[in-house]
Amino acid sequence: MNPQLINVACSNCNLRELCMPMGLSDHDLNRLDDLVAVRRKIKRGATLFTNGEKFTSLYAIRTGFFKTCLATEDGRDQVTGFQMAGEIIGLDGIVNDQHSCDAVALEDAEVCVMPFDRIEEISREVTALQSHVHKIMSREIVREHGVMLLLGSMRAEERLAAFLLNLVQRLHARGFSQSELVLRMTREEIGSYLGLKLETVSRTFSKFVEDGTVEVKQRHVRILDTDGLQRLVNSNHHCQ
Amino acid sequence: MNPQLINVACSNCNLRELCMPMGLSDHDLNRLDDLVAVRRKIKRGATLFTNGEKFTSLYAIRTGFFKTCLATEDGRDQVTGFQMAGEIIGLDGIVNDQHSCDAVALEDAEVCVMPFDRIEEISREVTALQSHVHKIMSREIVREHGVMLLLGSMRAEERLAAFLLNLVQRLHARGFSQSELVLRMTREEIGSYLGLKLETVSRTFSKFVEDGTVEVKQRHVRILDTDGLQRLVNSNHHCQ
DNA sequence: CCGAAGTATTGACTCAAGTCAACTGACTAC
DNA sequence: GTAGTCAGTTGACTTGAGTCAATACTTCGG
Repeated sequence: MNPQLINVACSNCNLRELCMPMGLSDHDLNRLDDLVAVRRKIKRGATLFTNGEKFTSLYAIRTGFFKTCLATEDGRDQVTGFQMAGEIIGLDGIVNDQHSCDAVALEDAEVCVMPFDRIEEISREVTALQSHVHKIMSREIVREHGVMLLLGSMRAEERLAAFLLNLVQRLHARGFSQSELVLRMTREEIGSYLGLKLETVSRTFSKFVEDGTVEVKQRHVRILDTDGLQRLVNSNHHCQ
Repeated sequence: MNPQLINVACSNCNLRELCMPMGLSDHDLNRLDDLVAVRRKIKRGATLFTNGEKFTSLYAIRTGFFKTCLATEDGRDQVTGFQMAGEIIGLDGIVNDQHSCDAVALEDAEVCVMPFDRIEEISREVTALQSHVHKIMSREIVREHGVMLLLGSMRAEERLAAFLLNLVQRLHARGFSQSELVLRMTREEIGSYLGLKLETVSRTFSKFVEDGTVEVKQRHVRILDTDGLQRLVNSNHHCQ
């Protein structure tokens, strides 16, 4: 067997616990190996897909880091999410058969291309895949609820604290440190995601450093007081 | 045939153009009639489901009006959406087999209860249903992207304008007026959804009335200048 | 090594929205 | 009817985040 193909198979992928085929039997897992048509490499700064582009596939991130963002004609620009290895990207395109946001690689990346008609076909036969696809979409809906809560009711410090905790938690699930992380995005991109200006993000980082909650050296962040951040998120300063 | 049953069937439902069976052939439509287990009536102020409750079913709204909201222990409360006839509610529950928000009826309502295992079962056989379920979930994801844009980058007037336009547009698709609507929710609930305080919502309504853009009499709203509202949404006052 | 472009920090000032409070108008129950 | 509650409006004042601007640090190419 071609070693390239061994590598492409979901059944051999080291992300299989996080990614698409979670919890499948060996038999179903083999069936799933037809899912990934090809791999695709995306250079830092390049787009995986853009708003308006025809939707054909979902993408499983193998390596790298993406942002998805919504740009309107009048110059508004909202980052709607940051995605890392093992996460699925492109769900926005299903409803209208065209993507409704841009997916930009924030570092060199590689994705598994999963043609959506093939996903639908296989998930008619493999109920575990069907269920998994539904869960992935539902998870994205719930995640966005959380972002709405953040944007609708949190103060700048609370937003940034929630953001950092969410990032380390996801990185930790991938085997990285619970307390140290390297930000792949600019202050402006963080701000866009959190509904803040880049200056406010910068100031809030400085505030955290002053308080001894985190250490920040450019994009390297070390969390010194996880509980402190957590308390900030849960505290609800306005105590309504 | 029992007249009650005729009524319950999707194939006879007057919302079938908007709801679950949208775009299905007659043959598939009959298959779909097994989808709805029962109907359920919910009194104004009562919940259809609550955060933490076991997830079993999706609900198609037949009549009435709902809000979904996220409440945290620390007293934050975020309305994540308003739903009307023909819309599907409960998607948040799929990922963890339990609901992650509350669905509250804002007026007496009736829903079709669709057990999710039955949805999955039928959508394995009826590809049009499978596709439709995927589209419904994707649509919700895209809707939430829009809310994130609103919460992350719009000013109070822009938010309220976008909100009103979205409401009339959805009501119009259901045969109601393009310019007149009755709000089913309080100023506070609007504010929660839009990330504003109720006083700001009230003031912004007053501003619109002053400008001659809308007429407001309590919860009755008549839009006098749709284009004006649209321009407000698209203008992006800060012109970055 | 240097200059340029992009990114980040910090300060001074502004302003949109929040807060607090008073008051009014609707609706409900008795 | 009318007392009581809830919802909505409006005013005066405060404040957190935005804006504008100066400066510093990083990275990259020539």
